[in-house]
Amino acid sequence: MKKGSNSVKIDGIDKKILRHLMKDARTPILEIARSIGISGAAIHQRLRKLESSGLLSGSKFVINPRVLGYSTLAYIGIYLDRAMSNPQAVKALEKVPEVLECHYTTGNWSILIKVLCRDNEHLMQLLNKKIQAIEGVSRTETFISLDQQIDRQISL
Amino acid sequence: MKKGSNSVKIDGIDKKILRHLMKDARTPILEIARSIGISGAAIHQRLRKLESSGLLSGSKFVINPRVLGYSTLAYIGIYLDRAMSNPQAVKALEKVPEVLECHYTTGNWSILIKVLCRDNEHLMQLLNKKIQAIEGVSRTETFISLDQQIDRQISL
DNA sequence: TGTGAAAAAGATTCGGC
DNA sequence: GCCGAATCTTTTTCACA
Repeated sequence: MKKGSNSVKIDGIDKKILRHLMKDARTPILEIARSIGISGAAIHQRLRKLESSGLLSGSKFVINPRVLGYSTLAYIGIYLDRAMSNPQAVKALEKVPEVLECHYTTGNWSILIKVLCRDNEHLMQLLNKKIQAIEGVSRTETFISLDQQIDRQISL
Repeated sequence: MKKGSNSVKIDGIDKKILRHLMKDARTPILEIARSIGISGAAIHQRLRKLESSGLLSGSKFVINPRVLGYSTLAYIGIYLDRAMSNPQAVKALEKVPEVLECHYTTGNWSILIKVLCRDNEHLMQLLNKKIQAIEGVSRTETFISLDQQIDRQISL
């Protein structure tokens, strides 16, 4: 199977393995092996295959930003003057550490971004001094996440 | 330090360790140790402390949904009839596997959700048959992500 | 907090089925 | 595709600075 192919087939055992690792990337393979009744070597083989299929794009430690004093999460819809501004705007947004995601979107805005700030004050500074300062940005609409109830990956 | 405390201080070594693990949760501790010139035991100690501080909320395998045929990512703003509908609506959304995130937000909508579908057809079915069918949902606004240029965590 | 060394556990390879 | 055994690496613990 070529890397990045979009016709990967996974069976029930693959799903079980992945479900374990999606919850905790450091789950020992041997522990998974014991829990699903297969040898560690077999799981190792399957993981190698899943990896080369491009389905596994890596693993991440998840840190809780709240503990570092970052508790304001928001989405910002951005209107750009000209479509031409897009690539430059994205380049500028990449340099803003508070920006976690950036999407070109259909609909009202040119761009939708997700930002993480310490508090509302920080968010206001971010909007006024950094986002609005980007060339091409004409207007923004901000949606603060008061509470996030769901946060998960694709279900297998 | 209590679990979940919001006054955790981390030093440069902690940051180096976390930066490694945020990129790849399975990086061996000893490899990190070699790269930053400290013993593996010391890193182990620091990780235990960071964990009990609540800063580390786990680790995840990241899978590439595109390889499974899921290539349409969208945000949907949802208007609810009455504020009272919120908890029930969230409960209903939890049962919809396509919903990856769900936020109570300030602004126009009651709720903003992120969904992952195979294609636009699937997204349309999702909207018509599942989202609109939820009690309390009066109207929705959909923003399809044509391209995601930035996807990252808080920068340390 | 850190270290080095020892012990325990896990990852990886490989021949064989 | 899977297994088991052998080997190598990593994790974890602990006494000590």
